[in-house]
Amino acid sequence: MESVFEIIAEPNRRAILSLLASSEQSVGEIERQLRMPQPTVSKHLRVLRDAGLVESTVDAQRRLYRLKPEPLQELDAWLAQFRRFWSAHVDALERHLDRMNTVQSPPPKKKTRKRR
Amino acid sequence: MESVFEIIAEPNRRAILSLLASSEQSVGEIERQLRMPQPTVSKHLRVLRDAGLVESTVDAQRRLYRLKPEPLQELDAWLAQFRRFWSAHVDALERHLDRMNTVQSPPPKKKTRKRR
DNA sequence: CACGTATATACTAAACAACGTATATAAGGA
DNA sequence: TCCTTATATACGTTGTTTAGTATATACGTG
Repeated sequence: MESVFEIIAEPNRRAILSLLASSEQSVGEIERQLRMPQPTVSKHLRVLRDAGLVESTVDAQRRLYRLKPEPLQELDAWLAQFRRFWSAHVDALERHLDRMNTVQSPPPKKKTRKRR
Repeated sequence: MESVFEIIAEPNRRAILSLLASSEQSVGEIERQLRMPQPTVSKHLRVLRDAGLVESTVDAQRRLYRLKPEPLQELDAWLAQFRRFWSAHVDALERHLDRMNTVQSPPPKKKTRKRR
């Protein structure tokens, strides 16, 4: 689990990061707000901590976790090389966003091989 | 393999996307430039195609693949909530980092084993 | 049609990641 | 000290992903 890309591939970890983006939280608060079992929360926090995406301080028996967003800049930097595409193809992008907004679940990708 | 987050977790797939960001390529060209076995390339392209990140056209026996960057916008959108931590508010970020780096001030209650 | 090239897919094995459950560690309070 | 709360970790299991190898499909040319 080296890269930040793999770290954020996991939905629960993304949820934790989003939650911490608002403010620091204890493990129990994360557990309750995200409705995850406590070991699940702790294990994901461990991964996030090892990746440098969060850090914790001690408050009595609690651990308060807060975001350390620097590694996410790597993601931002990687994305940079593609940004020119979606400023150039605005209509295709808008169609795409329309699809994402109207359909909740992943788009029905029943596509057969496309040959032209 | 629903989300774009999982798709780009794989380093070879990121390499393919980066390569296609410059221009469209045939499978063989990808294979040679990235030094991957041909079935590996084809399989990753399959995943990328199913996710809507690339599309292909036929040129004789070749398939020319090109980038379809719209799904990456989802990534960009997710990242947006963290950008305030670094992009425009550099000094705020630096103060934030300073605060985090100085030390956790709370008086050492006991043997507060510091975990990081 | 036979052959070479280009690409896709089937199958298997190995690695890995996530989960549930149980237990360990640590702190606070009675 | 005993009990409760808070968090971390170990263990076993299961599902998913990847790589490797072999084979299939499709096209073009002689």
